[in-house]
Parts: sequence; structure tokens; C-alpha cells
Amino acid sequence: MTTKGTAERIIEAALQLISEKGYTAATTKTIAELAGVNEVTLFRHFGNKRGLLKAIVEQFSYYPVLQQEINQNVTWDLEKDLYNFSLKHFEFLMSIKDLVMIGFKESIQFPEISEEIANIPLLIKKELCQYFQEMQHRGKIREVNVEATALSLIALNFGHFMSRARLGTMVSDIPTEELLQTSVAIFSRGLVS
Amino acid sequence: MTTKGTAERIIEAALQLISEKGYTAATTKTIAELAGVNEVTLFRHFGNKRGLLKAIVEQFSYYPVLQQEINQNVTWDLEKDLYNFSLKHFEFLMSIKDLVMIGFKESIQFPEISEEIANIPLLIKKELCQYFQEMQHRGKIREVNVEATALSLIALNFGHFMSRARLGTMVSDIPTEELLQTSVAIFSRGLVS
DNA sequence: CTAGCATGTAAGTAATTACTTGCATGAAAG
DNA sequence: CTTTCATGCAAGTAATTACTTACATGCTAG
Repeated sequence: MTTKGTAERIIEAALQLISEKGYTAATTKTIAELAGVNEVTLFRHFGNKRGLLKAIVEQFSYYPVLQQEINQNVTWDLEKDLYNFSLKHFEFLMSIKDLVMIGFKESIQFPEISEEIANIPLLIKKELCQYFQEMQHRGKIREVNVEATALSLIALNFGHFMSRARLGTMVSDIPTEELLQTSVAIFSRGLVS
Repeated sequence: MTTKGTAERIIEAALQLISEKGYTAATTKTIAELAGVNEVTLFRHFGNKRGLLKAIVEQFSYYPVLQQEINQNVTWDLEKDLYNFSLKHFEFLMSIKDLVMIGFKESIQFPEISEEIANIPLLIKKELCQYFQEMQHRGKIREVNVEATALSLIALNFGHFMSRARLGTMVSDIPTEELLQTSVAIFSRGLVS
């Protein structure tokens, strides 16, 4: 089907441009140009500009979260697990970087988006809480507020992601893996009893 | 002088609207309305719309960074110092929330802004590196990559800030102080030798 | 009192924007 | 071969946008 191909190309172009310039500044004309499609084709597919954004958000909500991948590779070795998770978390965020940026840029104008992107940390928090609770039962980490702990690790990874995604190497040129390794090393040492 | 008053009101209105809707979607008309000023007054003060943004960024760069405040209250008690810093860091980011948001929203369209906002973490990193180095000399923390450590703490606080600033209590309703306290407790425990 | 200066008001302009309509084309499917 | 369907192309529209010009008003300093 060539139909699906063009629609996808339009969505990709819109994703890129809206994440770069914002919803209003990304005009339907430039989106169509980038997609290599006539502007009318865009309206025939999505009705209007908001329909395009809606399509993006829908694609967003169907995006597989890294839940399974986290649970599968658990070794119950704290530092190893947290490093593996943080790396996966970081790479996941990078892979949906454009979507995350749109979410943060247009969250006030389009509240639906805020709800969608808030789902990601919520799901991850849930998984992490279960993991930390089990680690507490096993006596491998000390008594802490598991929710606050989970949120802290998420914030840590998200902070690294935002720094790299928007500022690149302007703040530091330490390789991402090394950065994550150091932060996870500190974090896991701070959790062991 | 009423002049200064109006210019400031226009900047404030622009700050709010551009941070909410983005540069393009925040029209000069709505900015003038929010400032309670005629639209032409805006152009008489700043020439054109970009001049307004420039004025915002300039105000931004003259903003006092929390450097002194960090150095003044140092007790060389790791957890106490880091909590104090994290709270100040968080409150500082919240106080310039609109500016930070503009920085992240328009960093691609207006690269000058990126450079300005990248300065904040850079300055803070420098201060933190000095602190951690001194703490290492005093034998209070173990041998770690101080730069990566500083960046991690900054990322941690920034992550908390972004979560609260954009998602509010959607992700969690734990009070900010409690969150910061937990994350700093883990972080500082992970640093002690 | 008056001269200057910041602001308001009214009106307009050229460009851009989202979106529409009508028609041509070409490829695939029956 | 013909019908259907996705797309391209040309042209246009109403609304909005950044920005300008000309003139009126009111406050303040000398």
C-alpha cells in the first residue's frame, strides 16, 4: 500500500518539524515539503493540522514501553540491574526524543499530550517500585521510601537525557555510558544496607 | 519612570506567553493585551518581536546565579550540604521556570538562547566540582570522577524540576522536600568512603 | 505655561497560514 | 479495458500576523 507509506512519511516529517519548531511554527507547507508530498495530501489524510498531531499522539500511546525488557534481564545484583535499566531508559528516551520534546513544548496548549507522556514515568515508576520492594525483601537494600527512590532514579536518567538531547556536549563531553555508570554506582551504593 | 514600568510589564507578559505557547504562537497582540498595553507600544520599545526575545535573554544572562549562596552555607557535612544545595537549586530553577522553558522550546530556532541557558549548569558544575574535590582532600568522600558526580547531582535535581514543572503531581504527590531529601540521602550515602 | 515625551487610537499593508475546490494523471484491480 | 483510488497541480479564500503611519492625549519637568 502506498497510502500507508505517504501517511507515515507525513507523520515523520511532522514529528521532526513540530519537535524542532513547535506546533505553530511548523507549517503544513513545510511539513508537506519535508515529507516530499503535496500539501493537499496532508489534509486529505488527516483532515486538518490537529488531526496530524492527534495521529502523532496516538502512535505515541501505542509505543511499547520498556517494561518487559526491564523484567527480563533482572539479575538481583543491584548495581548491574540499575545500570542496565538506566542505559535502556536513556536509549528509550533518545529513541522517542522528538515525541518527548513535543510533549513538553505543547503540554499547555494540548493537555491531552501531557497525560500521554506522563504515562511513561508512571509505568516505569511502577516497575521500579516492585523491583525495589523485592530487593528490600531480599535484604539487599536498606529501608527507604521506594516510591521516592524510584522517582529519583527516573529523574536522574531523565536529567541526563535532557542535558544530552538539548545541550549536547555543551555542558560536558564525558561519554554517556561513563556518566550513567558513575551516577548508577553512586546511587546503588547509597541504597545498599 | 513609567517607561521602565511598561517595558517590564511587556517583558513579563512575553515571558509568560512565550513559555506557555512558544515564540510563534505567542502573538504580539496577545502579549500586549496581557501586559495591558497597546500593541504599538510594544514595537516602540523593542523594535520588533525578536527584540522582545532578545530583551528576555539579556535579562536572563544578568540573572544572579546561586553561586555565592552555595559557597556561603557550606558546613562540610556532605548530606546537609547537598540537601541545602539541591533545595536551592530546585527553587532557583522554579523561579526562572519560564526562562528555562523558553530556552528548551526555542533552542533550535534561536541557538543564542541555548548558549545562555547552558551557562547555568556549567557554572553550577564548576562550583560543585570544587566542593567535591575539597571533600575528597578531606577524606570525606571516596575517589570518584568529580565531574561526572557533579553532573549527576545536577541531572537529578533538574529531573525533579522538570517533572514537577511540567507534570505537576501527575507522576507522584510526594512533597518536593521529601523527594529531594530521599534522593540526596541516597546520593550522599553513595559518595561517602 | 509650555515643550517634550510616553502612550493610546485608528487605520492600513503585505505576507503568511490553514484549508478548499476542481481537474488532471497514473497505477492498480476487477 | 475500464473503474477506482491515491496523489499532484493550480488557484483561491478568509483569517491572522508582524509591523507602520499619522494623529490625538495626557503627564511631567523646566
